[in-house]
Amino acid sequence: MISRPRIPRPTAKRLNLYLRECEELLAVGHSKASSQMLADALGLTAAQIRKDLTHLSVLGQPGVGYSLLELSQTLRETIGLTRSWRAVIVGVGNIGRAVLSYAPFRSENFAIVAAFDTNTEIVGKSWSGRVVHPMHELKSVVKQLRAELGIVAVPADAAQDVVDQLVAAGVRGILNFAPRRVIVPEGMQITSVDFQVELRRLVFEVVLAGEDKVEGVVRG
Amino acid sequence: MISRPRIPRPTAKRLNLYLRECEELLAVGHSKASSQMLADALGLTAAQIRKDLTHLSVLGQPGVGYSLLELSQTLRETIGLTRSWRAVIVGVGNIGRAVLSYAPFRSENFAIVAAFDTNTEIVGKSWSGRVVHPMHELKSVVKQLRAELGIVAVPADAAQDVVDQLVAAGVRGILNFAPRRVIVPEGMQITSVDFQVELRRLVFEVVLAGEDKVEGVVRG
DNA sequence: CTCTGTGAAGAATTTCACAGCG
DNA sequence: CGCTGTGAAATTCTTCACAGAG
Repeated sequence: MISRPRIPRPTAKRLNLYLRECEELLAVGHSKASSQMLADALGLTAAQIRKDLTHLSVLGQPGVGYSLLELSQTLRETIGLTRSWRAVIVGVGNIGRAVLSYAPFRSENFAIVAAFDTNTEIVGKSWSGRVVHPMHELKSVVKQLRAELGIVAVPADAAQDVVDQLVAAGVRGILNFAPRRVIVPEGMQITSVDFQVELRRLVFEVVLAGEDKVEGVVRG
Repeated sequence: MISRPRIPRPTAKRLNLYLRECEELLAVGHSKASSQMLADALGLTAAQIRKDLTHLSVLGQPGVGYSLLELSQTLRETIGLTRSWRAVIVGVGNIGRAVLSYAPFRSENFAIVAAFDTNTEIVGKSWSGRVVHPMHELKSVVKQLRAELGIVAVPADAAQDVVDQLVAAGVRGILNFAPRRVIVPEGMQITSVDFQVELRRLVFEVVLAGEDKVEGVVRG
């Protein structure tokens, strides 16, 4: 087995953006794209795109650019999207429902195979075709359906407890929507999407952009 | 007149995590925290925390640590959270509704002052206390309510058009939930939250972790 | 003691710039 | 030509390691 040279973290994060862009360009009928074209679309530099792509096994055609079909295919393989992934979701509140009915997931190799909640008014009902299980069934259902990913869409207070249960149930990665930092054991992957943090980041960007225009302002 | 030295981008992103952690620690009764304590909680190094905090005007107490009250206050000022921000949201579908009823926003200085949608079945009704306006009122309402932020929660196809309209209406920053790259003019701030990209990133992390059994810990 | 603040060192990442290919 | 692939340079970011404060 040939071990791929380590992909730098920043590159790994960008690969997904490249894939999204490739798929978009393919959808509108393009078949090739130069590094400059991708760079313009994504707000990066052409050199960076080329450097990033050297970590993959795609080669561009000098004078022409990259084959979008080949590039997107390689990206999907690299990222791990050529196999299917099963996820369970915990929390069927507002965010949980939005995720359950999120259209882009349906066309992917992602299947949300079960939903869980503590609310007895929700348990037993079905949302977007999935029956909501009570929490005590989490472990057995995860095992039985061989789910590998967990999606956490519960209030902040419950997040760590739910994460612990998912870890105990044997998932390999967690997508966390709860606005709280959670701790996972070594080897467990977690990606957090915190609306509040993102909104605050945006505000900070706006503030910083405002300072740049007004030179020499005192702060703090 | 002292101008604050530029805050490195990675530091700027982390400040929000520091703030979240400070508020959490305050909520559970702590009043001080050492850089090591924060580092452990956030999966970073103590040196990095201290270095980051030198960009602020807080001083830690040698032998003790940082005052959480002072630190959180300074962070809030730096980020721009000591003033209030008005936002409008476009798109009252699943994600839009989740955002409209997102509890953590309510306790903040964020006010979503108006909602917009193209769906005539939704327009005129109210969601979480906000009447849904038709799109053609966007500009006038943004102006009238002096909204500075726009939240985009529409399908991918409509994203760029909506962003253009928000820019034309005069917002200063945009939080984009649509799973598509959008282009904004120089000076306009945009932060994107793409569930699909995040899920794919998680999958990639799981795949990479499977290849080399090193990695993991805390994020988010 | 413990813990901060910080220059200096080290590592990682980005950009440059150009040879070489179609 | 136009565009890739890539060493080398430049830059940015992180970690080290230790003086100094309480």
